[in-house]
Amino acid sequence: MEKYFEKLKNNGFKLTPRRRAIIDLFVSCGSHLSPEMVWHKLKLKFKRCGLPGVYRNLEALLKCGILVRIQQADRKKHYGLCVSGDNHHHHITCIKCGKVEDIKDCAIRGIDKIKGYKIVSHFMQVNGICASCRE
Amino acid sequence: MEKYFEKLKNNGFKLTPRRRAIIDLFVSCGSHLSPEMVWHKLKLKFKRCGLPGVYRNLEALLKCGILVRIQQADRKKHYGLCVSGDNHHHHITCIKCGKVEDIKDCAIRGIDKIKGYKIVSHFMQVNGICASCRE
DNA sequence: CTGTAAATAGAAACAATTTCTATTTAGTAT
DNA sequence: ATACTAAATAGAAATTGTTTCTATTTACAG
Ligand SMILES: [Mn+2]
Ligand SMILES: [Mn+2]
Ligand SMILES: [Zn+2]
Ligand SMILES: [Zn+2]
Repeated sequence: MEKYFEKLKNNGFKLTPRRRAIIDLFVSCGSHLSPEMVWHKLKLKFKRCGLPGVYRNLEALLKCGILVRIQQADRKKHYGLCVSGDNHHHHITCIKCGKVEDIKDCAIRGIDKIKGYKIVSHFMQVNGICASCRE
Repeated sequence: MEKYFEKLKNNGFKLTPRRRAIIDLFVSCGSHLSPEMVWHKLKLKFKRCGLPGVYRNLEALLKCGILVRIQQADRKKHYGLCVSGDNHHHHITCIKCGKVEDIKDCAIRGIDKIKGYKIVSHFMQVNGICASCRE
């Protein structure tokens, strides 16, 4: 918890009740959430709470390295707590419970060319069913 | 060209001027396009031409296996001609000219579990600069 | 040719996200 | 403690990308 507050400060962001609550939320649910899901949860705690603020805060937490952006097949944004910090990696998501875990091995990493292309960026997302959701 | 018309017929779709023009467009430009880009091109040929129709046709061509959906980091849909047909593969896209090529080797293929997860789906997209765009 | 289901344009609805404006607040400087 | 200021906020409105709806037109089988 403290380390997240540190990250906010180090990046010039203020520690507000909203941000505290959003971090809490991700820590306690342990899965990835869309801005709308975060908003619904926050509204239980704060009766005045705007969706644009949620979007801004999720981006702020992303900039601090507290959250990562999970790329899903739908057109929504998804964010999750990232344990591995800045090290390049990808994510595997459970389609039942939404849990997000790191995949450390990256097939692309280390390769600088495919088919003569100079590789600039890539992303990968794996979806599956985690051990506990399979019983 | 003929093979594409075959594919339409085999899937119960009619061969219309719009569809002919869309296929032409992808064959001649050799890169991936968003619905809006396709629409702009079509409007040069047909003075009455709706964007919803473009969306419907791109989905129709996708169902026939003529086009594939390219997953980009933006919130737009992108489609491209797919040479490899139904075989599982991913794509590398040139960020300069938009050209799309197949990546046959898939890091996930053959692996059925990562971190105890039963893998259900995955996607991967690589962006780079192709040999001719680098001179 | 004729009939019918599919394809179409254009308007409107929709969903996710972003921008704008006025008000409030966190953290710093007194 | 108090005042100050830049950052954070709510709520409304705008934007963007996509889908749905309705009436009209068209491809193509019979
Ligand atoms: Mn991670
Ligand atoms: Mn392909
Ligand atoms: Zn990687
Ligand atoms: Zn693959």
